[in-house]
Amino acid sequence: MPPQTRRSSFPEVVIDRDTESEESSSDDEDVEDEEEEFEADEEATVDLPEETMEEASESKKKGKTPITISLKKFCKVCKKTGHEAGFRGATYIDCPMKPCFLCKMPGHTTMTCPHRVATEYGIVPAPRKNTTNPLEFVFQRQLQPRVPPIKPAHVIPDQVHCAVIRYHSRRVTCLEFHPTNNNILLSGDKKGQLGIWDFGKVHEKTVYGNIHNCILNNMKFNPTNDGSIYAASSDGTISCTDLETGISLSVMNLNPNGWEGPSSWRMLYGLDVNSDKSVVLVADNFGYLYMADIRSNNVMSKPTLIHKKGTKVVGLNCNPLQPDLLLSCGNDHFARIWDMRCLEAGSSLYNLEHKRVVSSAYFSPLTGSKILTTSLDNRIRVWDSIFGNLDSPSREIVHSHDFNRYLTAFRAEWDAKDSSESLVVIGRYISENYDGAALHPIDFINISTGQLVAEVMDPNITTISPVNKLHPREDILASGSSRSLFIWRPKKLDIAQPREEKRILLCEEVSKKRSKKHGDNSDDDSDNDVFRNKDNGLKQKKLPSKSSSYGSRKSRQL
DNA sequence: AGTAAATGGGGCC
DNA sequence: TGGCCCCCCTTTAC
Repeated sequence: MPPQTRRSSFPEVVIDRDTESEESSSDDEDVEDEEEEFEADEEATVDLPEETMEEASESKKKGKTPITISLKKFCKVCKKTGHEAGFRGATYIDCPMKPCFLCKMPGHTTMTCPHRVATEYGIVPAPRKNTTNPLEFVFQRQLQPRVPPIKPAHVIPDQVHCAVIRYHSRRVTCLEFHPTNNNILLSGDKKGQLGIWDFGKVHEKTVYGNIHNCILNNMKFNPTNDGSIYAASSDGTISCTDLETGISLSVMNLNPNGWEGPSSWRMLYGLDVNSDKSVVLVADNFGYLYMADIRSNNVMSKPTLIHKKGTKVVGLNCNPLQPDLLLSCGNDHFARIWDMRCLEAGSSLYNLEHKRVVSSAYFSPLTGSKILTTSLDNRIRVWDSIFGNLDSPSREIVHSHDFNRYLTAFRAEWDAKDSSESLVVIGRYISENYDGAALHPIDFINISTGQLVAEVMDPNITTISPVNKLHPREDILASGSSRSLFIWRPKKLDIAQPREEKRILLCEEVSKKRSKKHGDNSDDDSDNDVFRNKDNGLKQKKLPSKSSSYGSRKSRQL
């Protein structure tokens, strides 16, 4: 089964040409000699077997000195022959020449990576490095495991309850549940649009398209008025939008003079609201923090450099219990803890070092005493106590979320309903073969042990789900995958479903396209596109978009 | 169905 | 520091 077995089947090709020195233009020295002949020009004469004929058909003319090459297939990753990386069916075969794609260590591939078999592999379950007190040691070691968790077991929302397919016109970038209305989900996208979806009445959805004109990076409800929401965008503005009217107030604009080139265009990424201090905090792509007063919506003070100058600050988070504590993270590979009473460049209380970009950093939602970060080095890190030793994380959990491009960054998020502050949700980048389909699950991880508690997926969702949010009060997961939104609920609870045909909505644009294609003139036949759900689980019926992406993935295999 | 493009981070000079 | 090139499991439109 290893790729090497394919070696024998590579077609042999003979190419004629006058001299080899003439155009072997020195650039690729690491390429093996055989592959170089791929560049064979029209001078060459070739004897080709079967399927490679077209490549050389035009070159069968002038008789020149024949050289023999083999048109070996080569690995698209390392460009060497003898193996091939890529999908084989629904399973991805790694390039053996590279370090493990998952844990980044050399010597094995993702397929045999111990972290793939068990997420808790190599995780220290109860680090003792923070204390030298023997009493505490005894407590932690012997008594604490016997203290029953207040919440008996994690309830996992593992079944798609309803969805809006292709709701946004660009990929979803952030999600937020309404603080008081349990059925309202807000979503932001790459175009800057703000979606408001009442998933209780599935079909009730709105998209406000004129608030921002590029990527909506983060949003947070106004603590003094849950009918309005603050959002930070790469257009350099913070908006405060009334959800009823869609009327938006621009609280801050960092590019008042418009576009003056990329070196001056400021983009806003991290955003949080500190209700105790009544401020909205935002951070930009040059390392600066800004604040605005919620009551007056006026910009306060001057910006503070909180990360390496010129680097993006992608996340801000206020401590839920200690209003003076602020956590930031960004592209300078650090998460930093700040005291808001003395905010100035270089005055951070702690700097939590990472190997790569830190996509998110959050205080635990109830006690605020733990910190959870997601970094592009494929590790989730946990600091068990902000009052303890912050020199190194308590645990590093290997998890696949280092993405190439074109996706919203993955962020591990807490379950605010879990009183033990140990359950976390995060989407997975690499796929797993589930019944012959390559699916990207959403992982629930116990960060106390590193254990994978659950991986949820649906055969209809073939795209990656980087954006996930757990409901603050109910056992509901909202996920954003590409342009679509999904609401997940626990299978066991057997909650009354919305009317079947209303469960999965398809956006107009797509249903129109389909009607045209099928020569269908009825406009509101979107029920035809609804995934029918008999008994449990969605059926395998696929949307055109889905099946095409699925097909293209398949076609990529060799 | 096959392909190009969008576009972010990292490393190197 | 800035420009350039590379890059491993994408998604979408044409």
